[in-house]
Amino acid sequence: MPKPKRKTRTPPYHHGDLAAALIAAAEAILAERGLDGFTLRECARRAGVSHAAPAHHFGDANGLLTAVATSGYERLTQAMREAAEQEKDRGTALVAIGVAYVRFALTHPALFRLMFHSDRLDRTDDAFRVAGKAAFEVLSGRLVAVRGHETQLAPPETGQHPTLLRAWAVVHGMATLAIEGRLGPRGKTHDRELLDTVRAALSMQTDAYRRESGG
Amino acid sequence: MPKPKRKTRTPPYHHGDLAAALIAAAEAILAERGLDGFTLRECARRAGVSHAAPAHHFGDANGLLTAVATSGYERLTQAMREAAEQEKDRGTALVAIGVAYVRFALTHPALFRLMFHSDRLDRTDDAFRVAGKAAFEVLSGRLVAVRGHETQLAPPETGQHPTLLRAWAVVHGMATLAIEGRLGPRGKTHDRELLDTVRAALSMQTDAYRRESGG
DNA sequence: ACGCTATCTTTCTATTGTCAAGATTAATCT
DNA sequence: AGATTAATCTTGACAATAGAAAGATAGCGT
Repeated sequence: MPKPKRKTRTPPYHHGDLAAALIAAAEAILAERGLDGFTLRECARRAGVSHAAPAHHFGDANGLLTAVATSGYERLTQAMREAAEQEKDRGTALVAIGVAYVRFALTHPALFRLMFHSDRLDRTDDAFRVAGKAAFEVLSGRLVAVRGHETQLAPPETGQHPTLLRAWAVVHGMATLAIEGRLGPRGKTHDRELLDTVRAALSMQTDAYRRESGG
Repeated sequence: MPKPKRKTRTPPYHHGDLAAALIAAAEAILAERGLDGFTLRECARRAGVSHAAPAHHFGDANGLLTAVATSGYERLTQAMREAAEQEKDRGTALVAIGVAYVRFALTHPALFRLMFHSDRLDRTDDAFRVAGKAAFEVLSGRLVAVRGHETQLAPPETGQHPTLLRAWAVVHGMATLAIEGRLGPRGKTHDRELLDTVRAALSMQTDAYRRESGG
């Protein structure tokens, strides 16, 4: 019979959606072996492709990692938005955002480390910058909502807004200290306690904001 | 003439204090090229020694990095202690410790990242654990002093003391966000503003502690 | 049908971390 | 002091990695 058109188990020369497959493989490696355990070749192997293939999509290894981080920021943004939307009150929304932030870090520690603590990211990459900015604006936007005064238009830069920075720092600090094992060995009950502490700290801050803005 | 005893410029087979030289070289590399730019061979090259020499002192590359991190923790501890001793009041001492913590991070960003955000450290290493614990105890000890009640004996574990964790998280969060460039491009005035924010945030916390413990 | 271009492979080079075995010096023990 | 032992350092090798170069293959528009 002539060569069958379908059912041919020979892997096609063209992958189809290699870029997505590589990002998925990279994330799997991050979860399994951590950030330092990532190698480009291993990534290509998992995608069933030669070691030089990724270069055509991402340039070099750091390019792929930047794409992974971008994807991470997008999901972090989504998680924070969803958490905020389930809260009616504006203050509790900010708290929920912080909890979602920490929960994301606890769930994807290696990815979180890549996103925030790696110097292998190409910060000039457009998609990366957009994604990072979007995540930040979920925070800053909600803070403006809590304070409820001035500058609805111009979203605040962090440097000029110590109030926002304070809230972000608490959340980010707890997240990183936890995933680096500085707060003792990880565990389900331990994680739950941490989230409670985040809630408490942010509630305190929210109250302080209200006092400040005279609410 | 017979072979001169001194003045021989041929490098001696034995280095003298290779361990210290390697740690110094490693720190220089960290400062110049960042954490991901570190290589063991480059380190050996700078110390004027063959590429396999470090193994005899530190086992492998991670062993050397662990030693570097240990040295970093010792200096961080010292910096925090000195900052605290220059303050009379207990509350301002805690603030000064936080400022010293952030200042250390801003001065040695790559080293700080190694100490807190790298998975290349051997956490079973005794010297490392001792140094890390000492740094933490500068914080926890001062917090107990501020609150001024119970458990002078048993220094608190972080998990059980949300108050301590909150203070640490703010400081650590600001430090990491700053050195990762999340707060905009670094600069002298920018750093100064950040330290002011740290001061303000910690003062707020300190006041809150006093209210809690009914001062 | 033809060429064009994106996609992927193969091959090559330089670098790295680690191991094994040998060379050299310092320390220790009589 | 002299010999033995231990510590220190070198040389050489190996597997793995990132990246560049050049060729193969397949989809796609004209």
